[in-house]
Amino acid sequence: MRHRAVCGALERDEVARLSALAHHKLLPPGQVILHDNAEMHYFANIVSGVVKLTKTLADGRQQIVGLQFASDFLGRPFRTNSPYHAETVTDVHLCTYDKRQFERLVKEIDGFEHRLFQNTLDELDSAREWMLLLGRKSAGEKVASFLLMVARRMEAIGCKASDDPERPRFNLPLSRAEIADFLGLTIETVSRQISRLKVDKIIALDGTRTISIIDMPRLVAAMEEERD
Amino acid sequence: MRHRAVCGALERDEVARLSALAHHKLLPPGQVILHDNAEMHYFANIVSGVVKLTKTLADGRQQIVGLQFASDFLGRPFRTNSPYHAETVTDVHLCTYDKRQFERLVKEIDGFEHRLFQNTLDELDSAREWMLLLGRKSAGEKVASFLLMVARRMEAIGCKASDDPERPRFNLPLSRAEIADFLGLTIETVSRQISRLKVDKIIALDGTRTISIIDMPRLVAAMEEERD
DNA sequence: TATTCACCTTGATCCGGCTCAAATACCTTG
DNA sequence: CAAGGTATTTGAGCCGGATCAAGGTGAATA
Repeated sequence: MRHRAVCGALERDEVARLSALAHHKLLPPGQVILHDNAEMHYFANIVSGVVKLTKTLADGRQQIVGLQFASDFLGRPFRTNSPYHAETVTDVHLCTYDKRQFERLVKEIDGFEHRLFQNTLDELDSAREWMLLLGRKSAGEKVASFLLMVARRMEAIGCKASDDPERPRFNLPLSRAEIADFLGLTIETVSRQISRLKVDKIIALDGTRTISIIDMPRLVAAMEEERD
Repeated sequence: MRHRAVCGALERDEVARLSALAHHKLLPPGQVILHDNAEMHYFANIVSGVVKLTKTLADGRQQIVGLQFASDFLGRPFRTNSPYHAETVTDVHLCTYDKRQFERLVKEIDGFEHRLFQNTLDELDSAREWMLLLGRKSAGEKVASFLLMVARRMEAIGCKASDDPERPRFNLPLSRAEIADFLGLTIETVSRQISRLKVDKIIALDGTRTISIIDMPRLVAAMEEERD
C-alpha cells in the first residue's frame, strides 16, 4: 500500500520521521474534513474509505469535483485555504499530519515535494478526464464510465468481493444522490441508467449497493457509445 | 509579466541560466503544439496568445480541458507523454526549453520545482471550478461565466481595448465553435445565449469577436442565476 | 413481527438545449 | 467592388434528461 502513497518515495528513516508526526483518526460517513474556503490545519493520507470533494452553488446545486480512495493524499501543501468541501463518504481511516510540521518535513526531505507534485499532476489528469465526461458524454456513458472507474479503484486497493477477474464484484461506496452529484445528473436518471444496464445484462445488482460486472466488454463499450 | 510566470521565483542569475536555454517560436492559429498521447520534447512559456488543451472522443465529440494565456506554462515536468492535445488558438509567441535541459535546471535551482508545483495547483483549482460549471450550470450561466473569465484574463495580461474599468472591452480569442467545446454546448446555443445578453443590454458586440461589457453587475449575477 | 424512515425505482410530463435547415454577416481574394 | 467561402445568427421541431409524483425496498428500531 505504501508504495502508492506519497510516502512511497521516502527512505526508511524518513518514513519514520513522518510517522512520528502522524495522528490517526477514524471518521463515520458524512463527516466534514474540510470546509469550503476555510483554513486547513492538517494534511492527511487516506488509509481506508472514500472521501468526496464537492463544490456548491448558492442555490444548492452541487458537484463532486474529486473522489479520494485509500492511499490518496488530502490537502494542499503551502496553501492556507481550501477551495472545496471535503467530506467522508464511508467510514474513513485517516492518517493526519500537522500542517506546519508536515511542510517543514517536505522542505527537509529531498524528493518529497517532487512526489507530492507528481501526485497533483495525476489529480489534474483525472480532473480533465472528468471534464470530458461532464461536458460531452450522455447519461448512459457517464454511468458506465463511473462504474468502471470505481471498479478499477476498488480493485486497485484490494476491495473486490470476488476473485474472478472476469466478473468483478464490489460495493458501491456512493449513494445514488452522490453518483448524481459526481456525474452532473439527477438521482432519477442515474437510477434509470443503472436499471438499463441491469436489464441489458451488463451488470447485476445484489441489493442496491453491490455490483457485479457481468459483461465487461460491453460495459467498456458503453463508456463511449458510437452514435450512428 | 515575469512575476506571473514560473520564472518569477528565480534569482537574476538563475533567470539568465534559464534564458540561455530558451528558443523562441512564433506560431499561427490552429498549430498543434502537442499531440494527444504523444511524447513531449519541450516545455514552453506562453509569451503572448492563447493555447487550448483539448480531449476528443472516438466519434469526434471534443472538450476543451484548459485554456492557457500569456505567462502560462506549457508541459508536464518529469512526465513523458501528454494526456491531451494542445493547439494554438491565436497567433502565439512561445518561449521553449529543451525538456532534458529544463528538467536538469529544475533539479538544480532551489525553489523552481516548488514554483511549478504551485502553478499546477492553480491549474487543478481552475479545472475543478470548471467541473462545477460543466456539471451544474445552465447554458446562460455557462456563457456568462466564460465571458467574465476571458475578460479577467485578458485584463490581467493587459489586452483590454478600453481604459474604462467599468466597461471592459476585449477581443474574444475563441470562435463560437471553440466556446461551445469549452462549455460543453453547441455552436447554436452559444450564439443564442450571446444574442440574449446583447438584447438584454448586458454586453455589446462590435462585429463578432469584440465584446464590451456594459452591465458588469448583471453579468456577474448571470453566472449563477437563482431559480425561484 | 410491525413500524418507520431513508433510499431507491418507476412512471408521466415538461422543457432546455440539440438537431436540422436556412438566412445573414464577415473576411478574403481577385 | 463583386464573388465566394467561412463563421455566425436565427428559426422550427424534437429529444434526452429534468421535474414532479407515486410506489417499492430494506435496514434499524421498537
